[in-house]
Amino acid sequence: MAVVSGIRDLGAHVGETVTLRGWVQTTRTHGKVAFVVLRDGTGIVQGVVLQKEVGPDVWERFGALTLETSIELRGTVREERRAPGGYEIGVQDLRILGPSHDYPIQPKEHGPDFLLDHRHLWLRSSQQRAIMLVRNEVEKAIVDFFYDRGFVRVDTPILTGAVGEGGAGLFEVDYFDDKAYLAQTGQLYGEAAAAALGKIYTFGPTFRAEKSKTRRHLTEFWMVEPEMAWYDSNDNMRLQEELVSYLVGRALERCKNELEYLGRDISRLEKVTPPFPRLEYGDAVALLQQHGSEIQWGTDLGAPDETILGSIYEKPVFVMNYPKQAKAFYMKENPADPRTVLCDDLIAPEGFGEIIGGSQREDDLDRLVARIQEQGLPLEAYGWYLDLRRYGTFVHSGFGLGVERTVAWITGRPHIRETIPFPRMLYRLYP
RNA sequence: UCCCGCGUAGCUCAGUCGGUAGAGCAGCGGACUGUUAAUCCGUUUGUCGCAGGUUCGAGUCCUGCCGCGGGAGCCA
Repeated sequence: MAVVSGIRDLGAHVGETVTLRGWVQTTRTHGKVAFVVLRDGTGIVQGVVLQKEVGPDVWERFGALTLETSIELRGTVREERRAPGGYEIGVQDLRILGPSHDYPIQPKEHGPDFLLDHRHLWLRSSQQRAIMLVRNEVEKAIVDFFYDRGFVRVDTPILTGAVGEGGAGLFEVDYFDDKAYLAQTGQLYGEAAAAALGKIYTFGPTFRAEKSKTRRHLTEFWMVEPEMAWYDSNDNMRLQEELVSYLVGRALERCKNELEYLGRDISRLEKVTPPFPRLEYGDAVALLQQHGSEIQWGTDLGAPDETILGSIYEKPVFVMNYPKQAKAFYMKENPADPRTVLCDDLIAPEGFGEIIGGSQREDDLDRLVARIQEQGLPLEAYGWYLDLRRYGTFVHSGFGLGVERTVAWITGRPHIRETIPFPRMLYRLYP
């Protein structure tokens, strides 16, 4: 009696006859013995055929298998030290379910342009599969982390009016006879929801129409944005380091095989535990200048500055309380130094750059209005947002964590385009 | 938008001083009873990104355009 089993669970079926369905990853023939490596999404296993043990029809079909043909194999499971994974299938029968001729991606080096044009097929590779499994784990860990701490998930709109962090970088879409924009953050809606539900988070895609061409940018990316009533900036940072440490810990706990397959230095990730180092912006500038940076007080950190900081510390590092003019209008003025605002960026180590931007929000109506006007933003677009300060204003803070940047760091991928199934980038909308 | 680089076979690339194109892999045919991107023998494959210019002659030099990559800015 044949048992249909996933490759991952084959160890429990040694000695039994099983039927497996999947795709041909590689084939090797060797005279009167032939091998096929089968992938079914749960793992890979080697099937072996001996010419003398099967009929000539099975032998002929097996020998003619091509890359990515979908097949059904029937055979017995046995332990085999020489086989990848430790088990193999002694094949008795083979059915071809879907032929595959001239599969474009070969088991060899390819360039990024070719691979991205074939992203729909590239995803089948072991390496890309490992990255997707880590992404899956990180996304599940995000949801678990917040659920376990009493946060309510709030889904904020993707189609929005002009409300956002500023005018630049918005994708415009027709909205009947009006214009709408794809959301570049859910934060302002998150603030409204925090007044209703206390601690909330949003988790979804976000869109930036920036003509960025770097390894750290996508035009569509996933962001998790918690917003907490009664949290000040320090509470905010404590939550951030807990979250990031939890995500890394979950990846280490449940995706160790994938991380090892990707060649990740596990020992670097094992050091990611709270607390993370904290640097006041002014101290960061001084430190960067010592390390050769041209940065001057008043400007945001550049990408090279983030790389320098990421190489000094083994853990992610907070840079806190930036000058007002470098940051968004909604950040709260720092009582200890009114030139600055209560905010933080979290810089990942090993050159992976900023993975979190967060702040305490300005809860004073008059100061908030003044900041909107200072930055030349249209006050009328923020009417409902200002209501949050008119009706029971409250101390609150929040942040945004970029999922792709986090996964790139955890998996050690140099470019975030490999951490999302179908990356949307400048000039790249297909597949 | 700006700066830098690349564009030659299905893929990855070489091509010298300007003299009309080559390798490996893949594919195809064959050999092989334990392979791990097997190995070995044989073999097919070209709008040299596009357009123009210089030249007796351009893959090679010049100009423009297109595509892609990397970086800057913006940020997650």
